[in-house]
Amino acid sequence: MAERGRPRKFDREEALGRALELFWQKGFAGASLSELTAAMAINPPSLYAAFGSKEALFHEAVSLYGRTESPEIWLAMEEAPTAREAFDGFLRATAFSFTQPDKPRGCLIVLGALHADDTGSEAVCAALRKMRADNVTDLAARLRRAVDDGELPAGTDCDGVAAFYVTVQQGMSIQARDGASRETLLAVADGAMAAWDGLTGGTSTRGSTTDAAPRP
Amino acid sequence: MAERGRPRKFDREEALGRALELFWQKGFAGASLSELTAAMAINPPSLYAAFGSKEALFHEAVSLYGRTESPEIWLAMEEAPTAREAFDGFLRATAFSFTQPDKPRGCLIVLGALHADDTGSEAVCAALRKMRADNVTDLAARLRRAVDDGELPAGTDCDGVAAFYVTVQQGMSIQARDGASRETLLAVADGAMAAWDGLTGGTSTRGSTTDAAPRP
DNA sequence: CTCCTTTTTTATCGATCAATACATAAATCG
DNA sequence: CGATTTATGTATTGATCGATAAAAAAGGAG
Repeated sequence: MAERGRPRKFDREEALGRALELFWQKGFAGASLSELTAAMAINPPSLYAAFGSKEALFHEAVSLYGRTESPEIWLAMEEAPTAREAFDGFLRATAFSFTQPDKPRGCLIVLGALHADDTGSEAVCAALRKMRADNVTDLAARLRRAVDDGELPAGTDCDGVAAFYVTVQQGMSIQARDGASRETLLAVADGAMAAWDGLTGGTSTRGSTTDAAPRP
Repeated sequence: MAERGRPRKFDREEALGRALELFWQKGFAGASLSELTAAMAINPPSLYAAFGSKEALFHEAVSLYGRTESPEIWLAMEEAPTAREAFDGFLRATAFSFTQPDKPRGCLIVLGALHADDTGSEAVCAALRKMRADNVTDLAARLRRAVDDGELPAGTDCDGVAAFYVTVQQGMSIQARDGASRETLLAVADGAMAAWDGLTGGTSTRGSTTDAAPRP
């Protein structure tokens, strides 16, 4: 079956990439239609014909972000042999991803739509919030695997540890957006890993750190 | 000299408080003028006569936030005898402040204007960014004082440690906005403090950093 | 070629944005 | 009292928001 009708003049994926970059930089509500169409080099009717609506375009942009930017961050989480290396690689990859010279700073999932009531963006905000919640779930799952493997004690508070590391990563989005250097973010990652032994080592409830954890 | 002209019908401070709550909840760009005037129970001309502009109103709201919400968080940072207790109290007070039942979750300074290019909010965004940067400076200053006092080793990376703890606190704003419970944020604070020994000395300063954190 | 489908360009649409004109109301001053 | 000053309520302002209507343009199908 061949294509009927007038052929599209622009590259859909390239236009989506331009939209992603603008959404990444200015957020869902902050990126106006006129800015989007200018960045995508198309007219509004072409945008609506190809993507449906601003919200649908944003969802597609988030999906593209997940396919292009996220894997780099989550690679270590899946492939590292130990949970400690997984979390360390996760945070270090985050520091790199959030400070790419030619891309907006920080994470689209975190910065894209924080306020639930920006112009009709409840669904958008809820979608990103769910993705952030899924991230916590994924980190906790990796920790439970480490408990099953015997790497971590049975009493490890996997949810609490996951919440801590996700919080650090989300804070790194703010820091990156504020202009923090890659070195600063790597130092933050090191700081978070300095808590590893204290968090996962024992059955402690609070503040019972063992010894320092030098980086490999 | 007495007040001339028709007296103001509304309480300026109370109206400012309503504006603060709305800005806190929806951000600078997300809080529209019609929403603001509705929340403040006044008409637009009264708003402009009393505050000048939406941006000026926001700056006053931020100032009110700094006078009412910030001191609780920064009290421990000034009064705690040791840097460790100062940072622990700082994070624990943050966990409490970010999860007050009758107030918006998270921090206005962090969530109020993240994207520099929301509708003419460059100045607003820059002001908040500066306040966030000043927070890092304050934390680093407290650490340097601890180095001078001999509590921390001379080689302590005060800027790096300050960046780490500020990053955690900023991440807690995201977490709080996503619905994290007070207990979860306290667990995050505990996690951050688990890194203290490794970050601030690494070399066996455990005598000065044992259990010294009172429960509020 | 003439239909048919789809995209393109141009020019908007109504709604909402932040910000004001204007006339009236309520106080003090002389 | 009248004059002055300031705040209030109503009704808009021009600009911009997201989203379309309408007609011309560019292809395949018959």
